[in-house]
Amino acid sequence: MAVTLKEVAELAGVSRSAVSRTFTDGASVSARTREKVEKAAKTLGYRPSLIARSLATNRTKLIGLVANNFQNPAFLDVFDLFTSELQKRELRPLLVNLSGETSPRKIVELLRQYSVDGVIVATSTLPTSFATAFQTAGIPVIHTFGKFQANANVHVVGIDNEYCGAMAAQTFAERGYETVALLGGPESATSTQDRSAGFVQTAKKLGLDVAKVSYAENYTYQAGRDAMRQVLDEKRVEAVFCGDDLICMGAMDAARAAGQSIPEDIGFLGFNDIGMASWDSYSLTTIRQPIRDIIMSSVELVVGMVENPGRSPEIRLFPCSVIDRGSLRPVTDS
Amino acid sequence: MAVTLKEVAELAGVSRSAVSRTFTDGASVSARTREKVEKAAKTLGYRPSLIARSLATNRTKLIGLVANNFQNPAFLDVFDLFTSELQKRELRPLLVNLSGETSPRKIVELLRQYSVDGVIVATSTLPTSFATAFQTAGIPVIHTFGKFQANANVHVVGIDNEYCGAMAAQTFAERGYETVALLGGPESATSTQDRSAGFVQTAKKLGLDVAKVSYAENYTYQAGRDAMRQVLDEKRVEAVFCGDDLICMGAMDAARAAGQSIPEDIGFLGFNDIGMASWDSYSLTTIRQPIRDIIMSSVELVVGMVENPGRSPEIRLFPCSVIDRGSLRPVTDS
DNA sequence: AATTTTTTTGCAACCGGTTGCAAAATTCTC
DNA sequence: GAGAATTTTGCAACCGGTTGCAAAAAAATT
Repeated sequence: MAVTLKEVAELAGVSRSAVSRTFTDGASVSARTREKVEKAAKTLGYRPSLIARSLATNRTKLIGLVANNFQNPAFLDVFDLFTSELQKRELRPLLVNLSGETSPRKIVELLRQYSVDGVIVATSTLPTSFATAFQTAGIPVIHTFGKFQANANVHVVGIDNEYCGAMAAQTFAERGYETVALLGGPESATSTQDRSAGFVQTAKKLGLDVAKVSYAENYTYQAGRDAMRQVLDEKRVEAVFCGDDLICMGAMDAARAAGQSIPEDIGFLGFNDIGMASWDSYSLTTIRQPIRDIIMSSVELVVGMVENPGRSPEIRLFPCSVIDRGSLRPVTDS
Repeated sequence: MAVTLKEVAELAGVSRSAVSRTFTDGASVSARTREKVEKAAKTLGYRPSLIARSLATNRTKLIGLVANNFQNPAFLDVFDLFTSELQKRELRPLLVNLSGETSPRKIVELLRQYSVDGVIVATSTLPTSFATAFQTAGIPVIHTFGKFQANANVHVVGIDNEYCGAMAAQTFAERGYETVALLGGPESATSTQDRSAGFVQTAKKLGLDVAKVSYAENYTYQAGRDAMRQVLDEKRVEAVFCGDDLICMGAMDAARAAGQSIPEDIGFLGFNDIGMASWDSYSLTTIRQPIRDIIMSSVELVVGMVENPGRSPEIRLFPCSVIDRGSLRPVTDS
């Protein structure tokens, strides 16, 4: 079925190497040969087989994307950006769905078998060791949305979660809230831990009372709604910082269902700024995570690693910002 | 870096074929040899290279997923199901993001170069010719969410959009609505066209007045919100059938912003039943498209085609159902 | 125990490309 | 126009597996 190098070579009356060279950039072929080959290739409808090329060059142009959050709309952006960024560079995304919770070893094996050129582990819920496993196997890896550590041995692209937690506390303080609560994402996620730490610490420093700390079981509306019940038990809470917009929306609806109005009775601060945050029904004030920058940077970095494996681990953090909408009361002029 | 067949063979003291055979199921190896090989493989940490295998067998175990709707949450389910279904079968998803609107020829070439074993074109907005292009190139293809035609020459898995349109009209009639509107998805999408046709036709048959037909520019909240303005101009409209839940939510918010309450002043019927449809703020009555069934069936079918290419084109349609929530008034006892 | 049947094994060719190397062809110098 | 320098070309080995075929080994039959 498929046309091969050999057939083109025969038709063009040149050697196989000549054909190979016309299709490899940076190789030396005379204009005359190139022309002959291109003509032959065209009449035959030849396309080099990337599989064969991969075998010979030991490069597949495949980049793995490991994700475990296929419920959260924030990941639509991730998929969209990731795939289109790769396509621009003539690379292909190989998706791995971690939801079935497979072991790191297995996943590494899997991607190693496909000889992906590099991997982006896009999750904030896994320990760094997961990404490191690829490193150990000699596969260039970026831990996107990952936890950064000063003694990093793996590239991390994301945000400073602890600082973002602090931002949240600051935001509450500026608006004159005094008794607040934290409704985080899954407690095991490193991002949750860091944000909580930053939030609680700074809240204390600013003299806020963190009356309740509670965690949603996962990044869903329902989990947020459920977890909010506990927060509502603590009557004094004036504002809630949620670990994710989706969770936050669930929490808001729980509050409303309990007869509270937003932001008059209770305020909400979300995280991520997903598209829905700006919808009328929520009009959510939230901390925006620059997903676009993060993904573009991750792709750029993984490509860089493939080309230059010796590169030393880098941490790239992007600033988050508060997007002011209607779920918190306005800043008080103090 | 990577351990090869040859090294394992040497350590185990057998031929390369023997090693190959122990890792190919259905091949004949004695228990004794298998054992020796497995031991050697283990100590060396050997994994067969799928690239090399692909070259030899002409099978890559890669399945392409071509999509062009990376904004709609409905596609999160698609990605999730697609990837996990493939993983179960030891196949890998290769994602192609069509949003950059590339030509069919280019996409076909792209996937042909990677020698994907099969392709699932998951979009309702493209003409059938797109999927057919793969067929012509000899690549097994399924057009998921596609338009089915009696004289099909390509496999289609999805729903009967025309019938769904009719269901919508029926649903309105049952609830005693008399003057209704259609707020479809992009006009160029085949699914929109079919649903509109079914809706308008059946509405007429049932004696409903379709006072307004309008289309959103794309499958987004904002587009729905914008398009709803035109519908609101037509004061008499009692209920709106939307081509997509996301569009519908935008439309609902536009109606509310105009001071109408749902379902008292105006009713809404969505399409898809995405997770958000059940959220308190919308509580959307909608026509549920069984995405899970559709994707599982598509994967099954594409796998079947790979194994048995001669298979003749099949159309698989799944029933949709009305999920009754709070955005339409109740069924009238007539 | 000899013969026949069945199973296992290794050889060698092949999948479709790339690439180092030396020979051939071209271009440049004087 | 001869010789040196440079560019282009083809050969052949290689990437890491699979597989048809015939020989060898094991099992079954008598």
